[in-house]
Amino acid sequence: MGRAPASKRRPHSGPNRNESVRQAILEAALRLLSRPGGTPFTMEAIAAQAGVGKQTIYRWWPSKGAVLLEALAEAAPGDGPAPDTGSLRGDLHALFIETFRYARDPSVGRTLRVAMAEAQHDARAAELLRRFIERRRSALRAVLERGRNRGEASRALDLDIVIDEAFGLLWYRLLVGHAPLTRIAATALGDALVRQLEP
Amino acid sequence: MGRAPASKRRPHSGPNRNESVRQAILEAALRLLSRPGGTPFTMEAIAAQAGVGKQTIYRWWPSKGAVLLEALAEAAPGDGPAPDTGSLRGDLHALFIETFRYARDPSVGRTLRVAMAEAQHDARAAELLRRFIERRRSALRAVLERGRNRGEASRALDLDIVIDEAFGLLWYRLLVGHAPLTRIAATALGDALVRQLEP
Amino acid sequence: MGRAPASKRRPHSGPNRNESVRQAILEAALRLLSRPGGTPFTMEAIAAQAGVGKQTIYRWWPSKGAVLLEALAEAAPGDGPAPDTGSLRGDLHALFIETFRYARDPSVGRTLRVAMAEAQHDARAAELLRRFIERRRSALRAVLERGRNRGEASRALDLDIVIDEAFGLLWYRLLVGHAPLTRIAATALGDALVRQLEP
Amino acid sequence: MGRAPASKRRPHSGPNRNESVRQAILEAALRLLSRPGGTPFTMEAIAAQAGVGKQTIYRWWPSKGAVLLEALAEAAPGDGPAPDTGSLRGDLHALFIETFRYARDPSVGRTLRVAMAEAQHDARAAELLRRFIERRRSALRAVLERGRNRGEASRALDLDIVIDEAFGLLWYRLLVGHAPLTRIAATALGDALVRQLEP
DNA sequence: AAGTAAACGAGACGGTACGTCCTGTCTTCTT
DNA sequence: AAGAAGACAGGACGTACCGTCTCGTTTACTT
Repeated sequence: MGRAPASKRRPHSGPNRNESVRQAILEAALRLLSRPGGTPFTMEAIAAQAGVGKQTIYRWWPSKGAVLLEALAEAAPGDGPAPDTGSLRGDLHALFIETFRYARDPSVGRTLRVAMAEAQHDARAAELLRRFIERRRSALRAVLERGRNRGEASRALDLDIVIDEAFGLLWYRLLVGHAPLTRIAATALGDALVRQLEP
Repeated sequence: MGRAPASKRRPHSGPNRNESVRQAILEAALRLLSRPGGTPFTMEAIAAQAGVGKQTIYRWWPSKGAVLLEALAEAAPGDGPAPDTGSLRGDLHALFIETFRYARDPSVGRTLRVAMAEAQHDARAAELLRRFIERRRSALRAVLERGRNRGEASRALDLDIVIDEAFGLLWYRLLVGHAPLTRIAATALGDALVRQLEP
Repeated sequence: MGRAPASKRRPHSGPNRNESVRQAILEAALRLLSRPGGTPFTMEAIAAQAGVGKQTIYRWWPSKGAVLLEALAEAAPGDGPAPDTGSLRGDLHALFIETFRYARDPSVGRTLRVAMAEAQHDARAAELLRRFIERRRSALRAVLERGRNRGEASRALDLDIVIDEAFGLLWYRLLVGHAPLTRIAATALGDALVRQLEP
Repeated sequence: MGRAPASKRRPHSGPNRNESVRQAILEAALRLLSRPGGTPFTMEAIAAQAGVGKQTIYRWWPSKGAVLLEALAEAAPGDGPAPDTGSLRGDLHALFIETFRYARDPSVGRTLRVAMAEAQHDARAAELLRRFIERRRSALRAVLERGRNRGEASRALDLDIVIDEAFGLLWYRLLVGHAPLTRIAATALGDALVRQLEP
């Protein structure tokens, strides 16, 4: 099942790390998780999918969780500047709508869920997940601080609580699956936070 | 490692399901996760820990995730009546302080995290997890509705968003580990929700 | 390649060792070595050939060399009574002709050579090989002692030297391949030993 | 373990084969086998031991068996003139005592046994082994022919059988390990052959 | 003196086999 | 019939080597 065609021979890079091999492995990891059925996410499957020996993966990553998190970090939408619509409410709406839309994609959703599951028994993956998550938190923190500077948010509040409420809701729905990550939910979350931040 | 001492022989129950065997299995599952080191949480380990044949587990549960979630549901603090301190703020503080305290326990924390991880690749466990989580949500929902009835909370708000913010924060911190579930965090969360709910 | 047909389902034997599985493994080992081409003699090949999990082999044998030697011991021509033709010369001729004929078979030859090679880096296989070889030596020793009793051989000679000359020649030709194990060689060897043993 | 000290830098030889590299590889092969413990005899170990790239070995030898047999041929005691003590018995005693003494050395013994094992699955090594062995056979053949010329041995006998008896015994004891290659065995073997060769 | 070319140390690479761990099923014997 | 026990087919794990491939360096031999 699913070995890449032997025709696609990658050029060797001698004793230096082969960047195209690295790419192939990261793409293979994501491709496995984008497949609908119960494709098992195993090292052997990644290696076969990438047309690579297992040792080549182990040479550069300590675990499949680490591979996945690196792939995720590389594939995630750029950490461009936080949206600036002129109002805190508008910024939050824009940020959450976009973020929910991204996480709603079944392939992305499965990837994020497997990444989180891996992090629960793999300390290296957990560390990478924390780093991945921090980038997202920074974007929201920037929006909140801008709102504060515009006088739209109280200075007295602990922003970390607010941030954790927002991303907490996102991951909670993603992992438990009891409620969807709709656009309506995104705006409702934005409204809730605005109310909670009012000076 | 650590088969239970052979001295603790359980009485046989003949052709009827043996309740003490059921208890032993559930306790074994929790005991494995309460051990600090990287004790592997496997069916074989549960069976050995409980002093039970594997088939006996498979006879009654479809997967180790299901065992774990049944154990969790049984061990979790009773779903007694939601606290009633007379004010919404007081009720939320009481509920969150207690809930965070529970989840802060390393053994409980590990159990919850493994349960969540299992649910990501085990549909049966996921269903049980959803049920387990719903009981917690109900308790919070009761508190919020009581506050609403007392006029302390706006009637216009979607309580599910509020509930997901609260438990989302809890699980998010539990799973990612970027911030602790302190008593201070619990009260800050309560305060934030009160502000957001004000009519 | 070459998994055995799934149709040949073996009956389970519960918690007791399954004799038909043992047979299948031994036969698979010999079958692999009877194939002409460079079929690799690996644990995985044996398991696949026998339609067996690798663990089942490791449960009962410490190494592939041990599997092979057990198969060899079981398949080797019975340790029936040594030939008794009435004369030392006749007995030796009969014994060597039969033994050379057996070892001349390409399939047997390859098996013996691989067994000897395995024994060089596997102490367990070496021990089994020694035991296998001892049975052969006993047969020849019996013939020689009978000759001695009949007065056809000197009582002063160390029979172990004689035995090692005979089986040494056999293995040496088998392993080095510089000369064949013909019937003529067998009788020449018998004649040589008779001359050497004369009282 | 055991990369050669970087201080021992070999001079480069430009585009010509570097003789000191060749020596280093052959010595490394023998050194690995002279180590008591279960040092693995692998290409990688030889390369590391010699402080050489693997490709350098593959450039000049087809297999590790070939390396080993070249090393063996080079290190073996010179094929000087066969001993000449004046009598067949004396010559055989001298030759066998010396040969057994050489093979009795644990390091040499292990080397010979590994060489034989390699030859069983490596046609190139087998060919080299046959050549190595032929040199030994020639020495014995010379002694036997001299004895024949002196009238100490019958002209009617097939010397190849005699030679195979002698070296067969040597290799058989070496490979199986059921009996040692003592000085007493060497003289007993000489005596046996003399008796067998008597005109 | 500059340019060419092969040997060499190094090590990444695709791949095979290793020996171990665990899964979920099956069967026997015990209670 | 439930349960303890454990053999079994199978699949993935993480490691060790295999033999091949480049890369950059070193030196002898051109031109």
